[in-house]
Amino acid sequence: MQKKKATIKDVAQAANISIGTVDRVMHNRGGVSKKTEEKIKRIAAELNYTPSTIAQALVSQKNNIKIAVIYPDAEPHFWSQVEKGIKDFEKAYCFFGVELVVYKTSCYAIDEQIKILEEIKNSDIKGVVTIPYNSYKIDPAINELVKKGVVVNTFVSDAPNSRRSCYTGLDDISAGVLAANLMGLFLKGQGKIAIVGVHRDVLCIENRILGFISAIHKDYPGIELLRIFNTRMLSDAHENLYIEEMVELTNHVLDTNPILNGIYVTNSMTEHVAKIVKERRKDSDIKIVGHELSNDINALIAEGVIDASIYQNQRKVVYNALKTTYKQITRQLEEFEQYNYIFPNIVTKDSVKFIKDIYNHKDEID
Amino acid sequence: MQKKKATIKDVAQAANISIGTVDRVMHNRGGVSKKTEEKIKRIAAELNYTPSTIAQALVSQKNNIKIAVIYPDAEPHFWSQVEKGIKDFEKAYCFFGVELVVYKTSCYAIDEQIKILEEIKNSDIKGVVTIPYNSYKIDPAINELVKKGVVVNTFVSDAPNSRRSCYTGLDDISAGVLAANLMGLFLKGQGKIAIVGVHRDVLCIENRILGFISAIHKDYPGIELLRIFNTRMLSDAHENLYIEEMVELTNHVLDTNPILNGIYVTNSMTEHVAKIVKERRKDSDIKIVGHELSNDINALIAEGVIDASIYQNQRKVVYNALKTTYKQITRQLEEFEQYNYIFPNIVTKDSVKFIKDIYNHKDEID
DNA sequence: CTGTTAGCGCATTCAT
DNA sequence: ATGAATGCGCTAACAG
Repeated sequence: MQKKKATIKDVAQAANISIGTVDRVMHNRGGVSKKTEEKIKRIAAELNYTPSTIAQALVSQKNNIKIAVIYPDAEPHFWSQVEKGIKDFEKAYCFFGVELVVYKTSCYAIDEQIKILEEIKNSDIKGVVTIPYNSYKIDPAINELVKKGVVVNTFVSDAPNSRRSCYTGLDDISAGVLAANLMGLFLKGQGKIAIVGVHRDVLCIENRILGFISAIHKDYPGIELLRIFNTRMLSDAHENLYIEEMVELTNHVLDTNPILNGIYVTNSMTEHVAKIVKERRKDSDIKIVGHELSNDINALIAEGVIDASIYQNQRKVVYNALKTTYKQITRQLEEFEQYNYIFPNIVTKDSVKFIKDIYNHKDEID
Repeated sequence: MQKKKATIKDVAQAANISIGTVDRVMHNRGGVSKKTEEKIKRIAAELNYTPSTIAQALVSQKNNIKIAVIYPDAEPHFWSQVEKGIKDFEKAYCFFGVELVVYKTSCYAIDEQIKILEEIKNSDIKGVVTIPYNSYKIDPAINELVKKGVVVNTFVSDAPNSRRSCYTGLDDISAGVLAANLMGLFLKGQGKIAIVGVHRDVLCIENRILGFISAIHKDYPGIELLRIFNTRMLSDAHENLYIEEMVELTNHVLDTNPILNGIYVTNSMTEHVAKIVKERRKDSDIKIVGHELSNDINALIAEGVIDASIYQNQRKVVYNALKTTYKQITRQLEEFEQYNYIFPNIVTKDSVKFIKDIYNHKDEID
């Protein structure tokens, strides 16, 4: 039974003055005599008084702090889940006067991203959350913002050499290692495999490949990595072109490798790779390990075409990134981690059913 | 750039009725004509109205609703994480006037549990969250409470034939299947295995065994299940006795089965089984699949002694169970799921490092 | 069935 | 320098 929390009224009563003056003292607004100030401070301390955050929030929901989110108009099922997370955050924090400014760029267009960051410099935006389209090219733009006092955080992929505060997302090198070990298990340590994926300009993709290769080489001598296949860098590709590239690439992989036992797909395009494998190699058993979930990926996992997917709940990732950003801006964090790694979920045939509609899978967000 | 959030007043104005009625509709309090109800719901949806949580919190500080949590003083690392979740919930919902009444019983003492449920009948407690120590013996006590208007929910294990509202936790049959498939992978489909675990009085254990056996029999003809070893039912065992039983049992298993390739441990006692295997069978490679995490389990996974653990974030489980209960009591839910299954995380050597200190692993709770 | 109103704890404006 | 009054959005109690 904890005693009820003291309110501003309690303090005022005990000090025998009005709540207005208490408020002035609590927020150092001045215009209070030295004597009463000390008295109030003493009594407030005695009563263990701290202003109610919810009441404060209720009053001050008009002053708004703006946070920008920048992400590409690319892999639709992936980014639509991010959108959900943005909505979640907006819903939870709109009462605290947070306003989000969302920028969607054409695919991974670096120039656009840099331009937006520069625009933000001349605005009243207090924080930025983004996925760097390139791990170093946007560093200067980030650093300038940071110098100006804007909190910049990365999510999904990082720009580790910039002066950003915090990265939220997978530890992609480890995710690659995990993928390799899954592949090793599925293949019982024997076979020929390929890596198929998008361009490696975004750091997370590069890191997954690094992790995967190193683990395969180190622990699976019986597995031969045939080649790494990447699509071209498509700065202003629209969705369809992007998918077409992937389809073409997969066909090429199958054409040129009659014997192939496993494919590691480095991002959410897994579904397009898997669909083609399913069609063209009906009878053979090519193990597929990929990333992320979507309604199609889930179905393919359930069917057994995709053997495992490493899933990071994007909804949670943005939400956490935004939350961290907000807290940094409002200085609610005394110290914060540079890396906020999210747990890499392994989703298999057995567990996929617990994520029925990926687009409405709120998971653990409150 | 979203326009300012709609308030209850906006909705009332647009619908041309009073805010009182809007409130009634929003919370399904009844006493509103079908026609106006529909109208208000439509307009609320149009305006994208959701009640301000902070305003709600501000109001409901005075009336406190009591929710009881009942759980056993058993597996300490498991239940201490549950405690964290209880604390989380208390912290998040104390502004809403929620008060938790925590009952800890000696181990899985059914009589005690029933007595507590009966006590609650004569109190002002509005909701109960508990793990049924037996899947049917406490049904009458639950049903009586429900009849009296108390919301009763289960977590971690269920009492499916009672009139409880909602179960939050793993789908344990599926978790058993998942464990079987992991075991199958690790053993490459070949070998002799045993199931080792606590008594099967709590339904979740029984279900895991069911799922495991059925999957092994169905999909792994090369794997032979030697036997299922269970500890005795220890109603009022204190921790040490409980562990001793498990240690003894594991030694017995190893003594009587010189050839053994895998062990499935049905609950969080995995660490005690694994420690003995590590000592006694230094050189042999017995694959171990278990449940839950703890600092010791994590270390054993990292070492490679335990190959995989199926983890349900207990902190999240209680939190969600309590949240559901609260919402039901306050009628914030029009309809709710009977089963609130949590995602079964597969934790392996590769991913265990992302849960550094299990006792402080808040994961995604806000 | 529906409308009206007090007040939750606080910040702010207006008086004094 | 200080007190009083208003209202943020909502719920609950009361009034019709």
